[in-house]
Amino acid sequence: MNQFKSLRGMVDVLPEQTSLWQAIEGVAREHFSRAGIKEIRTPILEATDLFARGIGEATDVVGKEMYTFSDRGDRSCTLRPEGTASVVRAAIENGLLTQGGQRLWYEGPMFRYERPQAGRQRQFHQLGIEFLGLKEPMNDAEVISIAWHLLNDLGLKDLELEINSLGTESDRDAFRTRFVSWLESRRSELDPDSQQRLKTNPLRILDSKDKKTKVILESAPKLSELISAESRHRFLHVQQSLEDLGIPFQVNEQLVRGLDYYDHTAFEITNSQLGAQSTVCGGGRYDRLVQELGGPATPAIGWAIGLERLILLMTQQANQNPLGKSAQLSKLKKPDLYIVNQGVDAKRKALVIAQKLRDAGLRVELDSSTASFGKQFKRADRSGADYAFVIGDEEVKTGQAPLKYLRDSSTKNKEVSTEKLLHLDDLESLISTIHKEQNIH
RNA sequence: GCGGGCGUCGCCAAGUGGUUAAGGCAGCGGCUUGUGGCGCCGCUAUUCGGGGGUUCGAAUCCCCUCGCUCGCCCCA
Repeated sequence: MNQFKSLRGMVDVLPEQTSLWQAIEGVAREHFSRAGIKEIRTPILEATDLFARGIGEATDVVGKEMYTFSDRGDRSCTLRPEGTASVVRAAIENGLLTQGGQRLWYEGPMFRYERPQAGRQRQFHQLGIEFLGLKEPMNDAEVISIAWHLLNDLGLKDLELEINSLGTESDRDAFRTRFVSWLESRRSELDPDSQQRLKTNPLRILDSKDKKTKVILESAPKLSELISAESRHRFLHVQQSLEDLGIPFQVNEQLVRGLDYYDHTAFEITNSQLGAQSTVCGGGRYDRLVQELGGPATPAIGWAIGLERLILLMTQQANQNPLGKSAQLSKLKKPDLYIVNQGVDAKRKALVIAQKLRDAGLRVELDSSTASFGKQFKRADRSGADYAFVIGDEEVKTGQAPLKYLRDSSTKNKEVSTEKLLHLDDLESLISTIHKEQNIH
């Protein structure tokens, strides 16, 4: 018996978790709508070249992590490894950029062929925003602020915001030359990975985790010292705005990020509880990407939140603090009413009543088993419903049925707790009774 | 791609060569033939991720394989 299993790194989100996903999405939508950010939905599959050009051939994402295959027309297609390139492509293709600044958000699955580990899957979900055609430092602060406040509103604790400025492309060219020649002379002291990067992507040596390399870097030339006055001024402006907003941050000169398209502001929001994959949100400014992808020169900035990591964190923090916001958002919605029913006529009636009550907006669970009343009450209790409505053949005969409150802790086992006899056909009074009692309890 | 740990019921688990593979949770049935939360009783793995080997005998030892997991790399 060979059971089917999901592919490696592809994870099912089960009903127990989906309510939390929905809650997060709801909070995020609200934040976006308040900030005038509109949703965009783009295809999951794109031409491979879009990512190769957009993200950069030398990056790990493009070099070894893409899900790429040929379709029946022999076109090279790739499941998107991130959202930005697709959004930019869609904006160019549909002429959005001729209509002034665009504030966009997206959410959906992304794919990277990597070895799964805590906080990392092959199919994962990102929620992100992209501001296109907005070049001011205040936009950088605004974009970061939206992420910060969203995460805080979700109840997350112990978040750290790190920012850095990568300057412009020419800033980095100037730096790279100095940096590489300085490191060349100490080549043998570097870890093998960094030695390799001297050729392929020297800037990434900056955030090497290797201890010895880190020590060497302390005395190496700093990017911050070599960027132009204009870039430096811009970065200070962003910092000033963050201070105005009361958002605590740390400047991390080591922060480089692995996607090629960033200029100026780069940032990450992290939490140490996540272990090795500590970044919940990452982003930055990308002023060259739109043009690189064939559009008009358009400055832009955005970020993405990894939803699985966010959920990991929220779940952890909800366990630590059951009264916190994260815990509240994680709670499953309970039914308002559970209909206990037995007998042929009663079941016919119960089905119809359940539907009518649902139409009226109540959350109703209907027992469809032939189990004993005792069994059904047990299920009613477990369902978390506050009320049980009891319909048997007797009730059908007399036209009256008891509505029973299940959450009265003062009544003991076997003792019949508060019941109210209600007319079966008078659903109005059933609904209003439930609403009324909900206010009392 | 590289390194460590682990794979026994839906979930958590005991078992480290010897007749029928503990237990707990959940599920189902009953005690209570129309009233739950507590309690009690019963049922639920011919089988220990899969394949091969060693052995009179393997969940337990060996080999291969698959998967999970943690870390490195990288990133959300």
